[in-house]
Amino acid sequence: MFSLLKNHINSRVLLTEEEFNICTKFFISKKLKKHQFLLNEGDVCKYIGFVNTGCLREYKIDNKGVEHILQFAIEDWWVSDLNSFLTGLPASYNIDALQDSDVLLLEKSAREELLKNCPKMERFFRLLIEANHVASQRRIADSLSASAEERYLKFIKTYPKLFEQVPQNQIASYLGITPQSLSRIRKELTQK
Amino acid sequence: MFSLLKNHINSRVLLTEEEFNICTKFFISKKLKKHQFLLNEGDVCKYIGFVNTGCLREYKIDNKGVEHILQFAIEDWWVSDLNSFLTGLPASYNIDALQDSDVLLLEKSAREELLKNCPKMERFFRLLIEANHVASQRRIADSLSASAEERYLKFIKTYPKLFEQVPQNQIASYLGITPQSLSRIRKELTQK
DNA sequence: AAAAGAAATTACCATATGGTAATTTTTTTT
DNA sequence: AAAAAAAATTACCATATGGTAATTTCTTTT
Repeated sequence: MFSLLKNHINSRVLLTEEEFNICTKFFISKKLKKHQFLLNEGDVCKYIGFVNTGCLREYKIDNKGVEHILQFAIEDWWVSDLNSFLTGLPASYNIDALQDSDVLLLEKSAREELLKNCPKMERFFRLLIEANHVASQRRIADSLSASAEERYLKFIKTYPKLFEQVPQNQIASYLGITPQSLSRIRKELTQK
Repeated sequence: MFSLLKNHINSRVLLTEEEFNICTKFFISKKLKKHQFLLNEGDVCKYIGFVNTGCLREYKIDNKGVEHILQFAIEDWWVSDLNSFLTGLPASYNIDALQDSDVLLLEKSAREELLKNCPKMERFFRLLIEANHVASQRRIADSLSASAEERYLKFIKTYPKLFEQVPQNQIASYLGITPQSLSRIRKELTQK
């Protein structure tokens, strides 16, 4: 149940067996069915979640009813509306499961306790948000400079597992194009 | 010289007079002439900079030679290639001055000393990166869902000072459109 | 103040992507 | 296995934005 998380943390911060065991106490395990929500826009995000199996997505719905995906989270990734989680403000995004999924949830107060009991994890969470920041910068840069086709090819290269695991219409939403456009782009690529 | 920084920090973290004075010791003041570089892509980003006066920008140049602006920093804002600064890896972006500017620079080792001498600042820097993360998420969401015209109007609303201070072609670059397109959009807006 | 350089505007056509709708294929539910 | 639902594809036209180039306005340098 915690073996994936153990490797995940240990590849970033060195914890003793005992320290890691303390950390695990603060997580709650939860199974999500496909389409089940972990967070609704407007609610406060109570957890950050570590994905053990399956796949979730964080997205918003615009005023025309169209979904826009900010992030996928497959196994070995974290998911939350970090702003809402940290500030207690209502969430700007929804989070739901694209497939049946197992997640480990860390509540805000549990996280604070965890950090008290295992201060090394401060560093871990700093590294996490830094990695997130880097990825966001790159995605912004790509949205400014790359065509839909280029963004699609970069996506495949950067996230090969997501590419395999996630339906095309979801990838299109992540890339900021319609499923029809992505289908056309794919066709053009095969013809090259 | 430090009064702006003082208000900036105190609005986020409460420091005593003495604590703040300790912090100031770690900053280096630097004047930049318009067009002067603070960072070149490929170099390691040695500083994070707090802008006292003027305006800088963080940007990359794509393979066609076009500039794409990731961030502006006017007075009371921070600027750096955070990834490069934190990891020591070569920077992905350039930083230069759009106007003559005064900045306070904090070197990596100075920052570490500062944090040792004034641990309250840990919280400050965490809040800083969190705010950054929120802004990035919002910008990504906008790039997915909003038209160029909508992004322009949001920009004006969100950053009225930048709108006054920064040339249009730079704003266009930030929005991911050509200066000509922005000019056309502005014309259409006046006609509405 | 004059000259040079940079920024903004305008126009015309090109191209990428969107909207709508119909069809086919794949997946899920019964 | 059949039926229903969802996803992917295709096509046709519409629209937003880009590319190029010329002109005007504004800013900086001499």
